[in-house]
Amino acid sequence: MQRDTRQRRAIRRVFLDAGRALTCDEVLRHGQQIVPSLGVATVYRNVKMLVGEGWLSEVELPGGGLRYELADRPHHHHFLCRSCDQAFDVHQCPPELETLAPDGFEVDSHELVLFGRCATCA
Amino acid sequence: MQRDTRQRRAIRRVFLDAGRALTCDEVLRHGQQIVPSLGVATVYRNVKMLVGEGWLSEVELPGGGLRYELADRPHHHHFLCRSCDQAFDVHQCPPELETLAPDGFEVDSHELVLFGRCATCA
DNA sequence: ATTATAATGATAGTGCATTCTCGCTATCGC
DNA sequence: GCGATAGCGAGAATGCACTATCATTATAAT
Repeated sequence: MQRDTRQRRAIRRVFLDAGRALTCDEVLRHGQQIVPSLGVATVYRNVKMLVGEGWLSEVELPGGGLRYELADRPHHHHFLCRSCDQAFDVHQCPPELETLAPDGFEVDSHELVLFGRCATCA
Repeated sequence: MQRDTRQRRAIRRVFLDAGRALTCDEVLRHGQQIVPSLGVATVYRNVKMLVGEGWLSEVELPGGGLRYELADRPHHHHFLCRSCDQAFDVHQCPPELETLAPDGFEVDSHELVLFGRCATCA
């Protein structure tokens, strides 16, 4: 059966505290503040497992590298800071985006990404 | 000085005919219809050169892999087909997107991507 | 046509994110 | 506490997009 390890608790804690989408590398660095010995393999293994359980969901933003966020958050978009490369949530969503597609195209979802400098970097 | 080779002409032709953003791999496959011996290295070399000249511009969409498109096109967004993985242009753009960012965040550009099935795949 | 050389393309190499291996460790049911 | 084993983590291995190498070929100035 599944065990409740220190490293798995640390990884969950990192997501709960961050409140934004994280790369595996960010999870690793933040997780090592809690469990210093935490290794990459463990992060990848657990993140994948948490996605499988539906606790996390994958986010693909431009710029390569998957990010992960808590799956229970309501629909939102992202702001990507060009300076620190962190992703932040944007809670509004422009209406009627589906109508922008050309005729005959079926839209099933969308992703809006704002680029710029976050409050800390600006 | 720069020479006007068959392969460079073919690559330019591919972009002019496609009318949408292309990956290097798509450029390779379409270019080989014109110059069968065309190789990967030549595609990457020339695409990079055309970006440098300002004839092409880079587009980063979710899903990894840079795409390239003619640089002289007016502001637009993209539709990414989940079935054939091709990118198509979307010419409208929702207004006032900058105002969606949290306070203190400076937005300098944005990218909107619609996902679904294109007219051919639907 | 000759010639200097820019460009090509097959292939080897690089860089990087992610995954696998496997001996060791920590968790938990008993 | 004990024992079975899920899980860990260092490092090797993989996959893939992209780049460098270099002998050969094509272009264009003369």
